[in-house]
Amino acid sequence: MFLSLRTEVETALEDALVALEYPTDDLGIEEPPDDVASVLASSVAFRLAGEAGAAPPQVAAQLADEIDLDELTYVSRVETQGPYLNFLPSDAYFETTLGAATAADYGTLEDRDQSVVVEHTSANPTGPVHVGRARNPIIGDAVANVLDFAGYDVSRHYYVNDAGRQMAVFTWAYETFDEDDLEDDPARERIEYDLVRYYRKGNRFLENASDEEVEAAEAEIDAIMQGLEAGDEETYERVSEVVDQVLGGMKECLERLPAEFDEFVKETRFMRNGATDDLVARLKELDEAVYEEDAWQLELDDHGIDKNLVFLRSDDTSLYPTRDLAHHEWKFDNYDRAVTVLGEDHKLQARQLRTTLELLGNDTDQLRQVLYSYVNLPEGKMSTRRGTGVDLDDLLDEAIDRARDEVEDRLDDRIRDDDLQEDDIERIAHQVGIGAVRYDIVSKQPTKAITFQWDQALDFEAQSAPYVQYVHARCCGILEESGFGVDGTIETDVDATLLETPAERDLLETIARFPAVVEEAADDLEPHQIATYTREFADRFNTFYRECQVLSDDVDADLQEARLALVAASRHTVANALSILGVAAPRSM
RNA sequence: GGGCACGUAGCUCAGUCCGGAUAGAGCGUCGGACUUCUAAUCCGACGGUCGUGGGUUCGAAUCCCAUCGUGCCCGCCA
Repeated sequence: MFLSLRTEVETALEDALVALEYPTDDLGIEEPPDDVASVLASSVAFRLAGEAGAAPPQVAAQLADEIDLDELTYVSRVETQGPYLNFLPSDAYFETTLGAATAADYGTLEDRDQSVVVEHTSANPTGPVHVGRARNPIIGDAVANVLDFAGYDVSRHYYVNDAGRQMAVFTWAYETFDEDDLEDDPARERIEYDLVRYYRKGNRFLENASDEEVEAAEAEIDAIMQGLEAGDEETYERVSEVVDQVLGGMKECLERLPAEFDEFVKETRFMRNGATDDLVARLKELDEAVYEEDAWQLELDDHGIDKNLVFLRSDDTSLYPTRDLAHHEWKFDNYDRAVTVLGEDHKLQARQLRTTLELLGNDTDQLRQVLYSYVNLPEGKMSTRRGTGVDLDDLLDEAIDRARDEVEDRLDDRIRDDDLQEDDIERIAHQVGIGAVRYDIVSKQPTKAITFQWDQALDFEAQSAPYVQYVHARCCGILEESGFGVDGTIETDVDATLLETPAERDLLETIARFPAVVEEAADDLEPHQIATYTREFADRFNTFYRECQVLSDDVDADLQEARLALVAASRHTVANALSILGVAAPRSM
């Protein structure tokens, strides 16, 4: 397939260059434009022209002559087009691709025997998940999925900030106020919507109450933080009561995406097991450590970071970054690689963390940080504390509602009479609605800023999830109709050379590239590359669908069999690509 | 003020890391295709100083410098 072909082309070209005594440092291999028949090309002749004392097209011709086609399996011909060398695929290339893609797990790469922990979301357990953070679970889950496909042994972690001042404020507010003190009813029947009201009430109190009242409250909050720092079991229980309830609700919300986790790692764990204390001791020993204004800090100027990192407060309590250092050393001890998905507002902390881990003697090459920019409202930032923002639950509900309307509208002017039942409609509404939200977010580069707008977030038009999902449904429709069934086994020894129209060839070539796309997306930690691929794939499939009948009586049996294999291969490709993106693949729509 | 990111068609985005063939999609607008394996589809037209100005190169949306605009960050919060 593509990866094998690329290796073959690289080797052949390198050999040719060596034989002609040209340098081999840059092979100039690239993917040609769509209207060129080759699958790979090289522009190396441009660079060699000066040295060869000949024009690029002549150099290209010389190279093409030098390549021995008999030694190549997946390349049938090398053609020149001006200065470009074009490598055309052989029958074996199509044959092998079709065979490989007949497997349901097509696109999964060989096991790498490497573990990687993907930490994402990690939103503070203070209240409902809002849309400002929704990019994190969606990108994070897709990053984890693509690594999984690429052969890594993936663990998904949610790091729970249960030790900070926020949680101390929340715990105090929860214990201090009663239902009667709260002005509003919960926005939704779920625990985090109920409890967040105490958090907001507490914060308002601290802003508005008299100095004495605030002082008394601060004393209690302080006691909670000191208790946690000292590893006091009773304090931990009190805080946990709030954390676990709120987190439980947030977990339910995230499961709707669905984003699920292998482990919820609490930061108090690294206080209670002494790791944070040990770490503080080691930090104090560093050359960069200074004791200024009663607090222990790290001066990182020499490492290109102007801002000091305070790691121990004047009251001897640790800070979030201190515990996170211990957390990361724990990850390094237990996994080969660590990936963290976090908002761009944490960028500076991310650099401080990385630099400090390095100073502590860790190999930070094993840590990769994926940054995304926040989703803001037209009127500004979303905040749990202030209660500004759109809840993710509301976005998902609205998406499902709009999708349901869409399904019902389309039901009326459907030509095919395939009686969708009530539960089919509901299933499609969920798959399409949630799929559209995820796809919209995962298909863009995470660094681009997004301003949330309902109509934009819920646009079901082409280049969105339903477009790709529809291709999957079409594949399933054909397979169902054929009698083989959607998951049925299609003959694997079909003759791929029968697939000779441009539409069939283009589709197979696109299928062939899928594993290479998975590899690249995993290497770059960029799941949006998969999304871009699904669009190209859907275009190609739809052309094939228009041009090539599969089940018609006019199609002879051998060709029909080959086309059915192509449809099965297409289905595996699109289903797996969608599953990486975390978007459902409907069997009917 | 300093650091980082982003700027591509009226709108939403690919392409930028790793420079190469006439800069690609979708939405919107206009026109066309359902007795056919699902029309959430397809075909055609219109639409671009790739923010701007320099530089490097045979070749720049892509690399370098400058500049403008937008976003994020610069707490003993997380």
